[in-house]
Amino acid sequence: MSEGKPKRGRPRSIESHQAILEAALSLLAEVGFDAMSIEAIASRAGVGKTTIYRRYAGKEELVAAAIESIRDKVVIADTGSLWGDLDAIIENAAQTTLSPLGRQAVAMIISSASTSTQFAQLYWKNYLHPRRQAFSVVIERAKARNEVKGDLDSGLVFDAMSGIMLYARIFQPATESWQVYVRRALRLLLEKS
Amino acid sequence: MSEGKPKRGRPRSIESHQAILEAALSLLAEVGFDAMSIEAIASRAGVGKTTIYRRYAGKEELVAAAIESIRDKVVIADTGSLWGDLDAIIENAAQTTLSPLGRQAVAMIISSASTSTQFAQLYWKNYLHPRRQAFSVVIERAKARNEVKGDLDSGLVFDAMSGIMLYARIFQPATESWQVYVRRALRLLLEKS
Amino acid sequence: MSEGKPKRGRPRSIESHQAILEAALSLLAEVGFDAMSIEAIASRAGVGKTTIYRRYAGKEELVAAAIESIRDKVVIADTGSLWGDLDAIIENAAQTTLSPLGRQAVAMIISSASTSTQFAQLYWKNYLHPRRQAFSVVIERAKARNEVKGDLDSGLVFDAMSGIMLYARIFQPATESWQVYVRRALRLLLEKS
Amino acid sequence: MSEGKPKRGRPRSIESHQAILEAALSLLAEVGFDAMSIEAIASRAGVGKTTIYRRYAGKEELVAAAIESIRDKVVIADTGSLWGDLDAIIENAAQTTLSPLGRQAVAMIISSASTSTQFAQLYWKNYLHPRRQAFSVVIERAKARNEVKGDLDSGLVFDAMSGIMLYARIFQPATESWQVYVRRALRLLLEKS
DNA sequence: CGGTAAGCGAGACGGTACGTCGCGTCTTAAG
DNA sequence: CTTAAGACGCGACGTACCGTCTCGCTTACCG
Repeated sequence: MSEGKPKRGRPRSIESHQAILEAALSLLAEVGFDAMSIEAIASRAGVGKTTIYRRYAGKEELVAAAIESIRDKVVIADTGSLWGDLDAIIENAAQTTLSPLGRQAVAMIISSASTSTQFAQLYWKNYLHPRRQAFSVVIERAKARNEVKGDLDSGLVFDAMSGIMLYARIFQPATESWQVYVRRALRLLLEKS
Repeated sequence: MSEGKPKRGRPRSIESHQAILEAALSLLAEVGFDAMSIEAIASRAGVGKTTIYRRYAGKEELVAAAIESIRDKVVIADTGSLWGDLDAIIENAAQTTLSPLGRQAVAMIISSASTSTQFAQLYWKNYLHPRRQAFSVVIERAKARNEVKGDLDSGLVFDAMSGIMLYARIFQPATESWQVYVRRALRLLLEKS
Repeated sequence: MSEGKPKRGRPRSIESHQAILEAALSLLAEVGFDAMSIEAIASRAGVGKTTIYRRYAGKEELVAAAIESIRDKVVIADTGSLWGDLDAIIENAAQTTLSPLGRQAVAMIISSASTSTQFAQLYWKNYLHPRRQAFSVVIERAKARNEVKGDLDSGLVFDAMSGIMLYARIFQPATESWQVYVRRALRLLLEKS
Repeated sequence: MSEGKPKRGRPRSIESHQAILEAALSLLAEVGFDAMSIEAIASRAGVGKTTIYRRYAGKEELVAAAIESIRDKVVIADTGSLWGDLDAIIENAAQTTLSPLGRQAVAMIISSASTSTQFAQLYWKNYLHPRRQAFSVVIERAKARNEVKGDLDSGLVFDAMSGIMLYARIFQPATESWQVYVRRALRLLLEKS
């Protein structure tokens, strides 16, 4: 039924497309979301504002796309033990939020998600939900190994872990490293009765 | 010992001060942080922009002060049982973040805290740390009643609880009510081995 | 010969251009130079402030351009006699400075010229010098008719006449009409020895 | 101990009075009329704005008073010959308008006089009219010496001279010095038929 | 294979808000 | 009862970006 593209006229430039995303990402890392302007992005990308507005409705949408463009796919290691898997997950999360860009991305995600339900759902759908699903595999394996209680709600554990990670990253409540702190909190959650 | 104010010139108007904070809060609740302008605040408060800028360096600072101004003092009920106390805390948190203003305030706090370490520390110091301290009393009472393990780290539990609350408020991961969901996560944390 | 404009981007709007000049002139006539604000001009012209600042660096420059835009071309009548010509010139000058706009324009020209050498030179070049040249023709004709001395310096006469006109307009030293007063002074200058 | 004065309360400070005038004059010379602010004058004079506003209704009035305060009294030399007297007058006028302060003062006088009839009358009454009267003495002496025509209107000559001086100062129409130029114009006026 | 429709960089457009400056008034405490 | 200090409500300043709108060009397809 639907054929989205009659495809007349000049097609949209792929170089422009990428230049825009790259400019957006570099500016995001350099000055942060609030301080970056569409005009600066256009200028850095060597592109007219029109070309950006033709693709994205605003800064939020553009930055969301830019972040999306560098998102790597969900990979969850299978180390053979629950805590091996968890340590890998924690370390991976630490890496993600370490770089300036990562830090800005997290801040921007949290900020926009807490401001707008729409963005929250978008991130939930694209980022958190897939990881939540993948995480359930880790828990199922642990159940099979009898490392955790058999009726453990893996979704709840994932949410709690994510919440703690978020909280620890924002407020840095402890003197120990982020990874160690998160690990300690996780132990509280998973302690086998 | 001596204070640093010789108090020369006309003192700053207390009415203006309060009018500004009230205008800021009402606009925050109505249109949200991003959409509110200093000019609108000044106009609603019946005050010149100068009078605002004399007190605050920018919107963030002003809104932080406005939120600060309505922060109620830490009160943690003593119901006689751990879960009675926890339910009171959860309900209180739910109330706080239920109103439009509360929702905006939380969003704004998270947003600014995740953007700037300085703000994060400010909120930690003024808001979270006092509650964390008060919370430890609840846990100590529970320990005395043998409702939880004797070596439980109350700070860690508070952080985990806060993180989960935050996460649940932003991403609404479950269909059940926020309160029920948070309660379920807390049970996971506090299950006596 | 060729102009230096590759003409990229959207060209500047001619309607805006004229609306700005008209708004500036009407406000100049209504409230005077000091009391008129760029914002009021922009608003009356139905134009953004930017559009004005893109064209002119400030109020002085804008008003100078506005006055320039209504400057009519130099016309000096040939009545057949020296005093016929002079009366025409005097009457013309009287008309020019009679209207509110004319009065404001003269005030503004004198004011800015006396404040800044740059403006003085601009008005000299665009307004006074051409008239000074045209005036020399009148004197030459009078010399041919033997109505004035043959070695009369027409430039000097023009300057003296202009100075007297200026002075008489500002300080209104006599009870008689401006025209009659100026005529009397001119007679002093041109009396044939 | 003696209290001869019925005056109650603190008397107005004479030092403040003078400090204000001096500050006004120095700022007038430095930055010009438009760019000087009451606040800057108050600050430089070490005086509160109130103290200025108690004395003067606005900047114009203050500056008028400041200029007035340094106005020297009318002195017209008697050299024994018409052109000796005139040269003294011309030189004196040149000196007055030579200094930065003098230049600013002239500009400010012309500017305000051409903008407002009220100011024009004030300057006419305080400055020009006395000099016009004094000048008539010079002409009368010249008449007695038969250096000029007996029916010469000294007021008209003074006005013409003043107008030419003004015009020459503003527009600098000639390459020769101001003094020489003015002298040349005067000769035109006074040439004995 | 040539017309034409869409995309392109550039940049002007009407706006909104910014943060600053100066106005002329008002309110303190000090003298 | 004046003074210096300085806050007040106000209005304009000139700047930065917003998102939209022409311009004069490509560019690649479709008839």
